Amino acid sequence: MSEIINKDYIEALRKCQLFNDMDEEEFAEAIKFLDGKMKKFSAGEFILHIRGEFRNAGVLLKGEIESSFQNESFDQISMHRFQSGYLFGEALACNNISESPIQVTAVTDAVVLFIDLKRIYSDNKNLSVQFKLAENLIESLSMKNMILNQKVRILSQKSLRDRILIYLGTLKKDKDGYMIIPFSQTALAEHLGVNRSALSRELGRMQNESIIKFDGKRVKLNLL
Amino acid sequence: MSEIINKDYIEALRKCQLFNDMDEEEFAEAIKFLDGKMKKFSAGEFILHIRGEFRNAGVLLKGEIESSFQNESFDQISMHRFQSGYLFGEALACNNISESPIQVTAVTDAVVLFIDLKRIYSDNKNLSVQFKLAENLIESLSMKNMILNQKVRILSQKSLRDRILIYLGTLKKDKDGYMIIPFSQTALAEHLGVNRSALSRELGRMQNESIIKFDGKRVKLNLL
DNA sequence: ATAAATCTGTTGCCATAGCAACAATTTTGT
DNA sequence: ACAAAATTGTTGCTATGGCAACAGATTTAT
Repeated sequence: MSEIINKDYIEALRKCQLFNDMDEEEFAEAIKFLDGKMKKFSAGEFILHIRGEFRNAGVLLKGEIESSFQNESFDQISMHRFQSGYLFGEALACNNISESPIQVTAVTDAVVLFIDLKRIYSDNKNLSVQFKLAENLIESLSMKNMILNQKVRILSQKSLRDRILIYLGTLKKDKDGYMIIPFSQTALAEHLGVNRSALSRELGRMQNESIIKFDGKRVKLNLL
Repeated sequence: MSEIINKDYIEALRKCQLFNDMDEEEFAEAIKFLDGKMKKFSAGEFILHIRGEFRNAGVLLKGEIESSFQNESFDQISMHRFQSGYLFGEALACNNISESPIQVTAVTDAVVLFIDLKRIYSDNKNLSVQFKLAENLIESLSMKNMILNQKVRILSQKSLRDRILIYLGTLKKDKDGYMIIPFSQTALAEHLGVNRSALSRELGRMQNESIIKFDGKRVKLNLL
């Protein structure tokens, strides 16, 4: 990985959760230990094909990439966009999935560092670094787990109103009981898995019934 | 953990993914290393309150338990039932979540072994065992991640038919192209997050349109 | 400052799927 | 083998929410 000369790449790596809580020295050692392979992709290129093999996780060093679900015979494509520093494919890589159910494409020109996470626990060249990496990997997986759980919980609701209520229930309230929705309404609709205009309509209704109250960008829940 | 005298408990632990791929000796050492605390619960009792603290993951040794989402002001309760050997709460425990968003209750009388997973990477008494445990924990988290992803993908579909199609797309086909649905229709409906009778109706329609074909318990997808 | 792009509110239409209720069938326990 | 329990098929009714289309409003870029 001595190939990484670009400062921006180092910075992107620094942001990656896998290297959390490491001082400069540990960070350098972790990078050396993992010994990833850098690869460049042009905008539009596939980083991972559906049903393709996937042995290594990736950290995005530059550009923007997008993951999406299989779109061969079905239309819907739920997806996610990642910025630099994002670790992706860990679950796939750690779980010996031979055929990926998702695809990843480069939105812009992108640079990815592929790393073999299995080395973390199948090697023993630098135990203290390996433990730190294992801890971070476990935390990263756990966090994604929690986020997915949250999403499943929302998507399991049959009524739009319940989806909104549960979503609001996860936000932090300020001292006045107000919350800030960190999304545009359009993005919120996508996050809740509902139609944008239906969301707008329902939010209006809930305001009429004074279940919620808007104050500029802030919302308040009036529980009965 | 010398308290574990019961053979059934040992057997349950053996089934737990955390101890995968260990020989008898490693297993015994892992058990000793983790030094969990056993706790008994009566049917109906809370194992974990919503918003309760949760530092340790648990392995179910006996009985049946059920996890469910918050049900304070909302009605829906998506949930999951676990059998003995199941590891639960790892994501919560590994992610320093102070207030649990889910609750866990004992369905029958149950025995749970609480273990502090953080020891796996913050201790160094038995490195080879710790590595093995870390590997298994990572695999367990990864697997749950994949399952959750799959679920999100299904629940993101707006039409019942698409949910069915995507679900079928994940099943393995035998040589004749037939698949076996490992659920009762009732359970499948719950898994897809749809109404049971609506599922029955839609399956009927799809058969009429010869999109799918049933042969006893087997189904075949007739892609166009 | 102006144009372009994005986001939001609103409304009508209507298909989908939830719900309830019941019958028929299958599975399970004893 | 029988009863009880669970699962499935069916159907009518109806609310919900998806979709499309458009108008304002707001944000971003140049």
